[in-house]
Amino acid sequence: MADTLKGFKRSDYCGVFQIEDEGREVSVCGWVQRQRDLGQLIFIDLRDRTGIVQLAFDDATDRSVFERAAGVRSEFVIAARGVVRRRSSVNREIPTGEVEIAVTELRILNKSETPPFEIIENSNTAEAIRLKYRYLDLRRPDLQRNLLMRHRIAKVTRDYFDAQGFIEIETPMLIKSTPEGARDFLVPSRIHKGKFYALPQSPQLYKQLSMVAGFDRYMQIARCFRDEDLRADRQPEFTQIDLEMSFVDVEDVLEIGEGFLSTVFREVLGVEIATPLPRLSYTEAMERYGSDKPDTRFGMELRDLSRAVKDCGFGVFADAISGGGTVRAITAKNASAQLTRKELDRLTEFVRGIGAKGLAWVRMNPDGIASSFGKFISETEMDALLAAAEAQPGDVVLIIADKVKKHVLSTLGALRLEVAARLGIKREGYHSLWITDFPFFEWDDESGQYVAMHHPFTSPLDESVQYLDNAPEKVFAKAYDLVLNGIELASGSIRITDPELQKRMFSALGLSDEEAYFKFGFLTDAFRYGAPPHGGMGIGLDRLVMQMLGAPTLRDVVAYPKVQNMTELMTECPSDVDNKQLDELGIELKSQDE
RNA sequence: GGCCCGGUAGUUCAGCUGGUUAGAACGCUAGCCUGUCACGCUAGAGGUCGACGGUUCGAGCCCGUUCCGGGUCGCCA
Repeated sequence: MADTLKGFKRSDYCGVFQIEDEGREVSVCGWVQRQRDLGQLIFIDLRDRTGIVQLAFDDATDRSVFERAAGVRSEFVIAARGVVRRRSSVNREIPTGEVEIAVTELRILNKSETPPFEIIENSNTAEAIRLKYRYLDLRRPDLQRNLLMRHRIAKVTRDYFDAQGFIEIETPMLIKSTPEGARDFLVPSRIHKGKFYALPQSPQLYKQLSMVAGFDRYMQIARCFRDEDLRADRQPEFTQIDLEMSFVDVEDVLEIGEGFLSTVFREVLGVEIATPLPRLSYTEAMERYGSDKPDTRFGMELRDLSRAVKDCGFGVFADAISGGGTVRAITAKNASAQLTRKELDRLTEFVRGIGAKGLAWVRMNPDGIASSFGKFISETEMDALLAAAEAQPGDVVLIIADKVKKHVLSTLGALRLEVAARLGIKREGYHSLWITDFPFFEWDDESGQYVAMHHPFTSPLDESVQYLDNAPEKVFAKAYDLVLNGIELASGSIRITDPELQKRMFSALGLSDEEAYFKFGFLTDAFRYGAPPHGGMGIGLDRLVMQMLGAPTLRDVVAYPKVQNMTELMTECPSDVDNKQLDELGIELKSQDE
C-alpha cells in the first residue's frame, strides 16, 4: 500500500539545489532515476522535470527510513524530506552536484514496474518502442527539453502578435468539407445521416471572414489536419501559427512575418536574424537552386549549359534543347576524389529514382578529364561546357538534360541536396528568405487542367490579371513562402476581395458558378458586404520548433505523434468501433477486401 | 500505390559457407559491500530468432508471402 501525500508539501524542484542551500530543510518529489545501495549507505538520484538531486541515507538515518530506501527501485514515485548538505565528493556532471539531501522522511507514493527502456538522454531504443510507451519516453530529458522549448516558442509567439495588435480567435474544428488539394478528414454527422463535417486543413476561410467582421488583425495557434501520407516533417495533424491582417499588401505581411521570426529566435535562442530577409522570386529560386525552398546555406547553384551544348555531338543534350528543353548542371567543387565512379553510379540511380532519364557527368581529375559522354563531343565543345559550368580542376560537373525544363530544375535541386549530404558539406546557422511571385496556376496532368498552386482565394499580381482568361501560365500570385534552411516554414498570400475577380478565378480553375457557390458561397456572399483588402499566412509551428532545436524529425517536437502508417502506437488508433455507433451514424462498412 | 533500409533476450547488438545446447553488454533478481554518482564484486533468471509457408538430412542464416518500424517518390489547394 502506497504512502499518501498527507501533510507533505513540496518546497523545491529537484534541479535547483546549490551550495547556498546548505542547511535548509526541504521537501522534494519525483521519480527515482537510480538507487545505489552500498550496504550501510544508500544513494537515490531523484528526478523531476528540472533535473536530478541526490538523496543520501547513512548510519545517521532512521532505520525504518533506511530500510524503505533499500526497497526503492527505478521509476518509483517518492517524496522525501531532509536537510541539504555538502557532499564529501562533488559530482561535476550535474548542476546540483555539490550538495545532497540527508533524508529524514521518505514516502513511496507509487511503485513502478521495470520500464521497457531506460529513462536516459540520447536513448538508442527503437522509436516504435518509445512511442508505444510515449509517457515514459517523454520523461527523458531530451523530450522534456523539447516540449519546454515548444512552450516557450508558443508563448513568445502569442506575446509578439499581441504586442502587434493581433487578436486570438478560435475557429471551428468541425467545418464544411471543401476538398481542394489535400484530402480532408471527414467526421460523420449523427443528426444529419449521410452528411459529413471535415476537420480543417487550415482556418483559411474563417480567418478571412474574421477580416470581413472587422477584427483587422487575427492570429491563432491552430491545429490543422490533412489526410495525406506522412514524412519526417509531416504529420496528419499539425499546428500552425495562423494570421491574417486587413488593409495590407505583400510588404506589410512580410514585415510582420520577419519581425516574428527575428523575435522568436532572439528571445528563445538568443540568435539574431538580420531583417529584412533576402527575397527571391519563385522563378529565380527555381533557376538558381532548382527548388522553391532552397537551402541557401551553401552554394552549388545551377548552371545553364544550353548555349554551350546546343550544337554538340551528344544526342541527349542536343535533343533536349531542340525539343524545347534545357541542359543544366551543378558543379561540385573539389569533389573529384570523393565522387568516384561508384558514387556517380549511385547518384545516377538517385536521379533515376526521382524521374530523370539519366545523369551525365564530368570529373576533372588531376590526371585529366573523365566523363560519361566524352566520346560524343569535341574538345572545344567540352571546354565550352566546362566554362559554362564554371568548373575548375578537381571539380565534378553533374548534368541533367530533358525536354521539360521544370524536370531538369527540380531534379538538379534534389541532386544538389543529395550531393551536399554525400560530400558532408557544412550547413550551419540559420538562413532564411522569402520566396515571392509564385505562378498562380500549375498544370495538373492527372485532371488535365490548371489548379491553383496556392489556393483559389489568392490575389494575382496586379499586372498579371490581364492574362487570366487567355494565358494562365503568365499569371503570378501575391503569394509568398518563408524558407528556413531549406524547409518551407510559412506560406501565405494577399487574398482576392473583388467578387468579380474571384469568379474569374474559379472559372479559370474549371469550377462552374454552381460548384463554386456550393463550396464557397458563404465566402463570396460575405464579400458582398464590404470585405477589406487582406492577407496573411500560416507558419508551421512544429517545423519551426524542429528547426530551432535541430531535431531530425517532427516526432521529437510533437508530444503524441503518429507514425508513418497514420496510427498512434500508444493508443492504437484508429480502431474499430461498435456497430451501434455506426448504426447511429447511418454508416455501413464495405467488406474489408473491397 | 512504387522504391530502399531494418526486425535475434526487457534494451542495444553479434551470430562465419546452412551444422551440436543461439552469445555479449546494459537492464532485471538475489547475496555481499560506509561515499557512490554508468558504484563495485558474486551468482542467477531471461529467447515463438516478427509471422506463415517452402527448399534441405538439417534454417536465425536460403526462397516466397505477409506483418511491423523508418526513409523517400507519388501525394501534400
